[in-house]
Amino acid sequence: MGRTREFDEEAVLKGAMHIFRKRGYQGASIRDLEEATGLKGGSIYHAFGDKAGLFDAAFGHYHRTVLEGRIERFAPPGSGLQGLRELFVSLLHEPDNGSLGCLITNMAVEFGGGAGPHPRVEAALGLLRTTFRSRLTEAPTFAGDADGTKADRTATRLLAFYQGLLVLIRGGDDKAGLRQAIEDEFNQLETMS
Amino acid sequence: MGRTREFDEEAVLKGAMHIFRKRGYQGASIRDLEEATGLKGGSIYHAFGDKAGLFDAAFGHYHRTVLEGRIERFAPPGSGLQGLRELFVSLLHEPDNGSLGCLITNMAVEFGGGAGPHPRVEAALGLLRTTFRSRLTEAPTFAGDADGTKADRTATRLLAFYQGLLVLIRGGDDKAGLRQAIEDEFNQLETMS
DNA sequence: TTCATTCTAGAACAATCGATACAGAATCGA
DNA sequence: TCGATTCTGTATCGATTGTTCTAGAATGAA
Repeated sequence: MGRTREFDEEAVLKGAMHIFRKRGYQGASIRDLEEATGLKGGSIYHAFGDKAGLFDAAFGHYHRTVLEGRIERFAPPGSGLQGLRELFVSLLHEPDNGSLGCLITNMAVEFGGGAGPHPRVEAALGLLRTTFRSRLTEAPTFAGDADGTKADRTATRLLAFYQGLLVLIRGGDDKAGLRQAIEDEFNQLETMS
Repeated sequence: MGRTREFDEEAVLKGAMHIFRKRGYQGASIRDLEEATGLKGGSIYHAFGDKAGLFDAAFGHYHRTVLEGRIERFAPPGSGLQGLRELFVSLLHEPDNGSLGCLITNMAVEFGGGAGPHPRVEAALGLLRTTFRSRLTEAPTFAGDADGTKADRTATRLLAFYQGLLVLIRGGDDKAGLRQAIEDEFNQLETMS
């Protein structure tokens, strides 16, 4: 029943994600998205409804692929503070010198002017916060933190640090200095009372 | 010689700044800017050249008024760590629940996809970094830091934290949690070895 | 009062925006 | 082989974009 899809959805979402990261939601035109995905406008609207629908799918792809992939690779369960440290450092190794920003950071800023918080941004920030909290509780430093209050607070502090790093990377800041900042933060986190 | 300006430049720049903060550079149309400034398109182009020119002037206004004003008010020379702490906390008291974001943060992200770093963004980040560094050296914690290396590194770490806070505020994060994160950061900064 | 100059307002510009309509190609069940 | 359905590409839509043009209003110097 019906013609078969010719495009590879993964590849299309990857291309769309790429340009949304680079130019933002408003800055990425349908024509840009045509070029980036290989699809023609008609197919895009048929498959995803509208621009917002394609963005939503691309953001989902980012969440699944880039975000969860990065967490799994650098800070899997059990990796503790060292995993988090490597997760942070990995932000500096992004290709294109940060011209592809973090979609979460970029969209938190771009959609922040609207009415309520963007649900997908909230979900992504939530995943990061939860991951930070979990790895923190694995550290001996947080052994006496039975109810996890301290881990919660530190997770929020780290989340802000994380987002700020991405802002500075995208702003063209010196990577060596940022790496030093990360090392300082985690060295101090390991020797905390 | 020639007709006198009828508009108040300060008020015009304030209105333009307001909407650039809220909707971003791309998201603010000339018609939006007409409404926000009270000027008609013709006058805008006569006075500022083009949209980028108006933005540049508005960013300058932000730098002079909001940024330098906030520093002077909360973290003037001599105010040390306590000044910085109040500077950070003041970010939480922004009106409109952060729907007017920090122009520096927003533009670092929005223009970050382009070729080089935006010079005005760089200058604003530089002012923040320098301010952090100066106040840090006033703290007894940094007494033994003769060459200022430690202050430099901490300033970068604080700058990332600062930008991250603004991302989370704009993302709709809970302010009480962010306040706690700020207090934690500075409490620990005060008791550092 | 001229006159050159500067500012304002409004209409209009080409270009681009997101989105839609439509025709043909491809598929599977009947 | 039909026919209902789904996908693709092209052409095009009205709306909006940033910008320019132009006519007129206001100024100070001559």
